[in-house]
Amino acid sequence: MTAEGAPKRRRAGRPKQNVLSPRLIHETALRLIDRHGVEGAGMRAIAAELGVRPSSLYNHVAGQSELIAGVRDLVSERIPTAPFAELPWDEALEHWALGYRLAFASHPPTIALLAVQPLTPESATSFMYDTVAAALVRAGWPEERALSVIVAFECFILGAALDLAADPTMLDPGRRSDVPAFSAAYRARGDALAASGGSPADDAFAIGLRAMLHGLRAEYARLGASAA
Amino acid sequence: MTAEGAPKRRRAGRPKQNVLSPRLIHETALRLIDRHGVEGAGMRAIAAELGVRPSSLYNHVAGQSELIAGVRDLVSERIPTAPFAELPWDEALEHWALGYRLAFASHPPTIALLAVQPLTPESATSFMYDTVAAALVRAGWPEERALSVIVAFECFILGAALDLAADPTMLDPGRRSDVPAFSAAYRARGDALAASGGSPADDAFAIGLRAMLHGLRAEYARLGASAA
DNA sequence: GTGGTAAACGAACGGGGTTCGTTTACCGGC
DNA sequence: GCCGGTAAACGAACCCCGTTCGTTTACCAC
Repeated sequence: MTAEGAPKRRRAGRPKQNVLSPRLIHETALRLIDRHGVEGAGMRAIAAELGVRPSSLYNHVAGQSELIAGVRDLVSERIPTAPFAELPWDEALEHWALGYRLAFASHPPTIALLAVQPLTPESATSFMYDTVAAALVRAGWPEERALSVIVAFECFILGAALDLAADPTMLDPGRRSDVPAFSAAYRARGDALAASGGSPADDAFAIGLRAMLHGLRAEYARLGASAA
Repeated sequence: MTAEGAPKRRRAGRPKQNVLSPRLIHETALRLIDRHGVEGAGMRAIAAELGVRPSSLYNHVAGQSELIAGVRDLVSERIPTAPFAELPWDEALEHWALGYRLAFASHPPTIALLAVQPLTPESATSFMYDTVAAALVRAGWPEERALSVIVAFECFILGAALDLAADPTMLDPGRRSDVPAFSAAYRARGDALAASGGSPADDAFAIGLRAMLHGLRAEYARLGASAA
């Protein structure tokens, strides 16, 4: 399956051609996460996938938490920020939210990693923030509020990404009769989505995103009014 | 420090007075999480805190994931839903958001647990959903949209709770000069918050909550208009 | 009394991340 | 052209974790 034609074990000592690199390790980790979930992507599993001993990884990566940070960067890099250069702030924010969520939706298990582990300041995330902050200030948002707007918006996106990674049947009340309103709402939603072909997570995300943007636009308008 | 006056080891065999109970184990776990974080609240640590062998825990708890579910329930129970019986839907939603976030803010590390682990259908969460869904439908929201509104709203709250648990200095760009807009916004926010005495997480939460509620009210108004 | 159930102990098992010493290849300077 | 330092692989451990299993002892119902 993997690109190893030779299952023969490598001798000790430095090989003529380097086998590993940080990039390769991060990509392998991401592939294993996609294939087998977070539990199937430990140090030992990554080493096995690369045909290498676990200890060899430590020549290229400081430890597991740094490795996770690298994987997260790999995913974050695919969040497009181009819209901020071309579109009005609110439309750009909408595109950003869609891209942000999609990037993690493609690798659901990574979301849990992102949620738990703190950001490394060196990561690509800082540049993303810079782009978004610049666009907001340029559009007229007060400099001291830009970050809070970004963080608030990101809270929703991150929560939505977590929701996306969760089991869709997680909430299923089944046949219990002690939560009637909940059961009825669950069934009604199921019927409506079956007719329209949408997924529960997408539906919630659409509603929340629209509400959030509407609310921010109102806040923006209020700013303009008080400044005038 | 703990309530054990006798550090003497217990003999094998059933003790005259039962030492453990599921409830006691859950509460001890929560206390250790608060004190030492998630890493300091493993099975062995809980057992040590209770003056007991790790294997004894398994007479009362099926395993670690069930234990985590119990701890989460312990926290969730403290989210008040009373406002839904007395207030208009939007004000109740606001109170709910505040209580929801506060419950986890009191035990920051548990948020990561909640985010990762799926819900058990038996938990108190189902009842919470039932209350909220009933209130929304009673207020006039279409039954098939109530759940999506709840989930969308919860996405934001959960994201905000995660933000609250994160290191406040996580985003600090320090002295780097390659992200000027971000740095400027970071400093401006810091100055503004220093003057008002607020925290970054609270500020973002307030902005996001207001936006979310404003957007949902607009959506609600649109419903009424199209129905009329 | 006697047998069953339940709650504690104690010793292991398997698997995880990580470290450390060893072996070997490359590279730059005398 | 040797020679030493650096770097990348191996291999064997170490420690910590959750968990299981058998044993010991107490209580309770018949």
